[in-house]
Amino acid sequence: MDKIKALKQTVLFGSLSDVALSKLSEKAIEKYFNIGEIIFLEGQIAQGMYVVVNGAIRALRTNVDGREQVIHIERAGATFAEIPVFDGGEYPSTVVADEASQLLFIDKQDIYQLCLEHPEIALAALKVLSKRLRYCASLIESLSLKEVSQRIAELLLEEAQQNNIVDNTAKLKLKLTNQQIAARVGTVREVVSRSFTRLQQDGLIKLEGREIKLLDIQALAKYANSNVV
Amino acid sequence: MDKIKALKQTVLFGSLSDVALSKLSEKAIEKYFNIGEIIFLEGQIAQGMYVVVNGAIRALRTNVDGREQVIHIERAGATFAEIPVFDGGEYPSTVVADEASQLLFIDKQDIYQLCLEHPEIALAALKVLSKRLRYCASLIESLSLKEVSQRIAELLLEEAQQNNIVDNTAKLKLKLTNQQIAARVGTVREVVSRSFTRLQQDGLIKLEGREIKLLDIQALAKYANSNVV
DNA sequence: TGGTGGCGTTGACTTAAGTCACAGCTAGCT
DNA sequence: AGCTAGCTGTGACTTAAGTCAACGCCACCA
Repeated sequence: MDKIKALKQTVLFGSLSDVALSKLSEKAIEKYFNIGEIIFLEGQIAQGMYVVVNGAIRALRTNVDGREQVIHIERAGATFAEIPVFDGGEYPSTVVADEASQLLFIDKQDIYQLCLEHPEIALAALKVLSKRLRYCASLIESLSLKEVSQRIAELLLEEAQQNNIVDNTAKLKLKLTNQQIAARVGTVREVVSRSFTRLQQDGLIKLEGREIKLLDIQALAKYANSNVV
Repeated sequence: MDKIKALKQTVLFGSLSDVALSKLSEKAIEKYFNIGEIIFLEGQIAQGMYVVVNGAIRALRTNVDGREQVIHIERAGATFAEIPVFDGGEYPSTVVADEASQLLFIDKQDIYQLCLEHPEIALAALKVLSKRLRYCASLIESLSLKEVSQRIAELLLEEAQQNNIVDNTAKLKLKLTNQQIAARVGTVREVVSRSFTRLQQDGLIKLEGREIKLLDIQALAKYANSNVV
């Protein structure tokens, strides 16, 4: 693993000089997790933060009967568990490897020190947390004010942005199971399945197994934001 | 208004020297809002951030039929609208005066500059955003995984912490209307009313108009976290 | 004094969401 | 080939949440 390269690709450390990067990389510990492995649990004492070198993780909360709500997902080039670095508290959410993942672990003392020496790191961290707060605020809005099929419409539009949108239309291959979608939009498997067929009945999408065509992106976006009758 | 004193009481600027504080206070613009007045709207171009000198504000999202979800509330000594300062984007939520309020407005350039000159400001900002993220993550969990009466139990426990808890029991006078509670826990007026009577039936609280006795804090906390039958 | 608006509560009803059970499909493995 | 595990989809049902309407209460004020 090329630690320096991995660190350089993050928003958090991208601005560091090569010297500072190689110093930091010596303090970064490589860790490997298989899919589904728990990286840490909500409420555990936090030693430091992580960089996703490869793969993906999801931060989540669960209730007593095991239902899960995903808070955010991070992929290669992202960081997570920054919060305890800055407020000294425990890990705020449980984090699980969403795919087999290579991570770097960095002690919180080292990061804090780095922020003092390089103020631009602190500013980059503020940017990262700001983005995450925007995402969380939108999630709150969706959970509270929108129906499940609207939230699924939002998710489809998000997925489509990463793929290619052609002429108000998109075709995407879902890598997510209905279970995973449910955990992200705050519902259960069966309701996801029914929401898909409903979106199809409304002429907004076309289902072909796990291939989904978004027939009218404009209309889908409107549907996601208006009050459903 | 004593601007310097107001700035000194915030987490964000509390660590600044008197000299730096007085310099900053000259750049801070006093603003006054009546209860219910809109301070800014979600999506507006952001010029800067605010300090709550007096009163209280609420940040919220609304849907098309006017239903409202409160994201966070800030009182005297707190700051809001920090996000656009650090990521350069628009205001993430609409903010309304929850009471008649005195605010200080500070241009985002000035804050950014200050962060470069005084790294401890950036670290304080990271602390503030971290706390808000923890709060938002909990709100997401509650909205997705808990029932309304559980969320109301949580709110009562929050309120009680600020007041006095005596011997596993607390007595509090609600300043919030059911409408306001609904906007915070993600439901509507009527459901709040019914949830209260349900909590009373379950022997967890005692209603006396707007005075509420929490009869068994332990049990109430357990109720808020377990799966309701 | 009478009117008005905001608030809380409650009943009757609708509906979105969730639960439970089952069947069919596919991929992977022995 | 046959088995299993995990996935999707769907019918039948329950229930939490939301909607609509009505009523009583209170504070405020003209």
